[in-house]
Amino acid sequence: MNAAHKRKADLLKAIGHPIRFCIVDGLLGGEQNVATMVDCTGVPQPTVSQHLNILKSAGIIEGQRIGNQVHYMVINKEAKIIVQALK
Amino acid sequence: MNAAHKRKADLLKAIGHPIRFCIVDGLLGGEQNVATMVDCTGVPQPTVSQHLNILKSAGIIEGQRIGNQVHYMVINKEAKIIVQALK
DNA sequence: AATGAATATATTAATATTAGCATATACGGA
DNA sequence: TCCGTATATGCTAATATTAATATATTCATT
Repeated sequence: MNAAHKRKADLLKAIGHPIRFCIVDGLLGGEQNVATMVDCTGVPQPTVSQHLNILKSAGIIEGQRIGNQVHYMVINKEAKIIVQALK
Repeated sequence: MNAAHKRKADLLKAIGHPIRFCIVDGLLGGEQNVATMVDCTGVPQPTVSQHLNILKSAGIIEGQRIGNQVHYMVINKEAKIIVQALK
């Protein structure tokens, strides 16, 4: 089983969930903090946090703490391309 | 939960598996029949068939029987774009 | 130091995905 | 019609994902 295929499939899999797609899409649209994502996704905050973790582990996003909040951003170029291709 | 997000996420999820990514990638590269996919993926034929079914249900591929064989092709434009974006 | 807001972690039950095997079906040729 | 090749389907056990709840942490303000 091709390792490159696994890598790419894992990337798609990470974004391939409604909540996570919504998060990445929102981040590309300028949203930043978790509270906004909770509103936008309609799921409880800990659930959002879990999905943020999955995206972080996949190397798709990164968070920067600014005071009380954490500002997330998409750091993966391929992820950006994929989400934007689905506009 | 946004229905458009769910639709797009489902598409990504369908391709977001090593075997299925390999299949779609191979189809875009000119491969067609199941036997080739069995070789390329290294998994047993029934397993390939199951994944073909998942891709078919997701509206990504379509198969045409030609005599003894079935020729598959990618019929989803977004799927093409996504896989090609990951070249 | 106490409080409140923002976010993260742990745990767990429910559910979904996956892989493989056995078997079935479809078709072409003898 | 029987056989072999190509592909599909049914079933099941193992594993992974998901969502929710309870709780913990981090930081700013007072």
